[in-house]
Amino acid sequence: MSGENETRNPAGTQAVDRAARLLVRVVEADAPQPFTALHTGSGLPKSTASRLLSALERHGLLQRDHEGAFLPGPVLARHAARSGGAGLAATARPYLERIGEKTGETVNLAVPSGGAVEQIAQVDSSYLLGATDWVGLRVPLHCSALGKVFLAHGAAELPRGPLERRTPRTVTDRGELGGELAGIRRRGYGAAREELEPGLVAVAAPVRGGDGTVVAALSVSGPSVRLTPERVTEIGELLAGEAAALSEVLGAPR
Amino acid sequence: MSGENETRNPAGTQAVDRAARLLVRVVEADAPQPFTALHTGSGLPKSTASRLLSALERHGLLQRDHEGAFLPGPVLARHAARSGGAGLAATARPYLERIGEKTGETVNLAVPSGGAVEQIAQVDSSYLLGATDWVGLRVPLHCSALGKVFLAHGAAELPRGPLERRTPRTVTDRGELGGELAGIRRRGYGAAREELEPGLVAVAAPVRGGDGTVVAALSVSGPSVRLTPERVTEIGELLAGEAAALSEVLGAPR
DNA sequence: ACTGAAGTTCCATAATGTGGAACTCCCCCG
DNA sequence: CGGGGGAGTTCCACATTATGGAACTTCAGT
Repeated sequence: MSGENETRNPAGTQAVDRAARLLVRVVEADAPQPFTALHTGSGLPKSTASRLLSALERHGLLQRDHEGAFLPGPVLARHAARSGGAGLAATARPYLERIGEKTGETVNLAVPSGGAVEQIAQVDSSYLLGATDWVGLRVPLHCSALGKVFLAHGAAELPRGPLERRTPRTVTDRGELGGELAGIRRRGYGAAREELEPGLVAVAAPVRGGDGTVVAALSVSGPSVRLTPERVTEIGELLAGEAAALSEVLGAPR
Repeated sequence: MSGENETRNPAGTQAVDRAARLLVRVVEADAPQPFTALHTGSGLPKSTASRLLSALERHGLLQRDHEGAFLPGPVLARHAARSGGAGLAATARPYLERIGEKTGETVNLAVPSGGAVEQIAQVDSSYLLGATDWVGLRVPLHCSALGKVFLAHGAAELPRGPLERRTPRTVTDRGELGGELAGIRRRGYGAAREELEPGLVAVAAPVRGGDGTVVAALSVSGPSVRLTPERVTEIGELLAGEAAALSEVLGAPR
């Protein structure tokens, strides 16, 4: 018992406690931590620290930079990207702006979050009538274009319980919804026509990350008088293309 | 040896390997994971899984929701907030724009990063004379308003070694700086007058996250001919109020 | 009220994790 | 240019821990 401040922990967790403290030390550090800093800072013998750090590295929780210093690993980087969305929004900004120029409609970027859709970036419509500011807004999965895209590609799962009927057109039957999701996978984009709010139409397409999974989605939305079925098809194909280009930038496999 | 896919790992890391796998399983899950899902999914006996999960929880790597299901803990949430600042930037955008309208000056959002200040969002000044584009720019902690706010609230620590004198007015004495930080905590905002660059004045206020810690800061900056001491006080109080409002949105305790 | 499942705690015992020593590698100084 | 010293890795005898089945508590559902 020679590590940092090792008062008695519950039985049978000394090794995990030590590894956890090393991990926290790296995650909370402002800069990559060399091995020496970690074993001296933790008070652990070099061989113990080395063994524990290698185990954390093996699971993707830590990684080493070119100088051998430890920093948070890919598992935590992906978690940060998903829950933070920051770099993603910055990277996506030019795509949102280009889609906005081409369509004139409101463009949003969203991520799946806790059984719902969370909007993380927006470019406003050039019309007087269009979406209000949705950044930070969370909407249900089943009755939004973005949400349907996440469901279709396994990036989110429907919560238990009955599906909320937001408008007379909201699909609340899980089987019927499931059928729609198959079409979304086939076309590469999804739509919701007056299911979230009367008069509101939206189209969305999936954005993939480096591991090929769907990490976000782009959407275009506007009033039904402008977003006719023909226009939805047009915009859907444009969105699918832009989302694919953004995916490549994020390192998604072709 | 009964856990998931346990081929031979390097000697002496079985417990850490098991705990790491549980942690990764939770971090990569789309929803909080109940205990049953984790022990069955991992193949570990209930008592083993329970002991390991409790250890991870104890170190802040995992936490339990009100139903007892596991999700990433505060350590990882803070890491995500810090490294994935874009969701934050998106959420903060309306605040930056309002402050910009009220003051006419450049408004920035920044996070502490690696012993410095990193600008992650900006609203430009309405004057012809104002800050250039600082997004992505890193500045030292000791001679910027943003940096002083981070130091005052424990969100960053000064690097070792002498403090760089950027202008004749830069405070490089650690004791003198420490005295200023106490005042910043008291007033709720900090300032830097011609310490980073001649003619440049800035005011900053802390933004808190869900756990009450300072995760970012808002600043207003401009030339000293406009940002007189009286004006700095005015803007400081405005900033403190807007930053507090943003903190509430981010879930900071009152 | 009862049953069964989720989750927690105990503790005898088997198996692992430890940490000092020895080692490699490489940078820096004289 | 050579040697010293520090960073980091690997080995393995042995002391100590981690294991997991059993027993338990709690609570939701019938």
